Amino acid sequence: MADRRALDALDVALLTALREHRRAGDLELSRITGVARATVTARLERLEAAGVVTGYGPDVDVSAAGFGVQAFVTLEIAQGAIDAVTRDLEAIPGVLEAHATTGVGDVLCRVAARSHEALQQTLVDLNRSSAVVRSTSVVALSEIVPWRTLPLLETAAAPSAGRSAMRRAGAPVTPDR
Amino acid sequence: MADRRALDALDVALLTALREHRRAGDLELSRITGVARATVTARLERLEAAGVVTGYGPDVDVSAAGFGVQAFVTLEIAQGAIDAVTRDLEAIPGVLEAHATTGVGDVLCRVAARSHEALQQTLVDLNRSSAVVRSTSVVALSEIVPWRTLPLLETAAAPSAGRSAMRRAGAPVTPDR
DNA sequence: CGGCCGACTGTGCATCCTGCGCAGCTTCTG
DNA sequence: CAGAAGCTGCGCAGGATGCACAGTCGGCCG
Repeated sequence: MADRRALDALDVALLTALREHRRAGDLELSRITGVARATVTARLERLEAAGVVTGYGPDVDVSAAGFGVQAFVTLEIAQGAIDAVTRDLEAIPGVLEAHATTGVGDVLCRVAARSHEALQQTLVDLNRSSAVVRSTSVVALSEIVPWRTLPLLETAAAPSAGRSAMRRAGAPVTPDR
Repeated sequence: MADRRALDALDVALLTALREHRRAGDLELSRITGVARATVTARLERLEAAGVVTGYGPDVDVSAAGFGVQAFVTLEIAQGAIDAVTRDLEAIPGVLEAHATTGVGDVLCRVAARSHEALQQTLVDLNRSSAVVRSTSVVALSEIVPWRTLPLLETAAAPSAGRSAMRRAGAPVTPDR
């Protein structure tokens, strides 16, 4: 549920501005994007309601936090044991995320650990799950392309959904009060 | 650089509180965690300076934004062509992230697309890179364990690094002002 | 074609937070 | 033992937030 129409240019502009000026408030955003403060508030609320914006996390760099080793593990699991595996994975703190994928009931998960030894231990924990038949893992050496979503969203941005929004994008706007 | 000592309980508490009360300010956080406002400010600044906190979202659900198809692609690339591949990958909006991994000069990347057809197209774009020798991909069916980092950080949280921090965690604290 | 409705704009306020500085303690370190 | 570092409490001024509302503009529908 919730994926309706694509975002428009204003939405993406807001998202971008929000990403750059980390702690910008509505007023600040309205200045940056050149729309009224109330509009900013409304758009953000809509984005959150639509589930597009799921939070404002702090983004944590696990590597900087002392967990410099990351690996991607492919699990081959027993038929219909997804639920069991899910539970087991959730119980292991080292598992950062996991996805069910196409293939022979495969699961791809990402784990982090403090060191190679700790990683080894985590992998052992993974295999302890009775539903896991086999596992193969590759260690991440470096981050080639850091996580990003804006480039993709930009490709989907309709010129301007709102009727008058951003019409005079370049013109000096007299903001609120 | 930057990965020094592990976080302490207060740091994790702050991170957790920030994650839940999305738009909480310093004052709000100080109430939640029971420390002085100035302390909250200082800790967060330190976390950012240490590179542990790299930003404050917004966290975008690409699926909700209309890109419901995600896949993990393993690329086998030509010797020493990492740089070239990096550039090519960055140029493709559909690439959400990419890591160099152990193996025969492999790269694991994650791509998102609006539909299976669009994904196909993105994969074609990937293979267009002259440095890519071969690629295999698995489609993500569902998110078993959604992205998380706090469970891991909690395992590393020293009881309380700051000398007096959180000493009377339960006691009613008279906050700022 | 005219009217309705949703989206955006500008204001106006009262309230509350933020950013900054500072003095006083307490604990850890050299 | 002295200095450094980390927290606590406070105060203040500028400024943001939350909320409300009237007025427009452009699109959709009968």
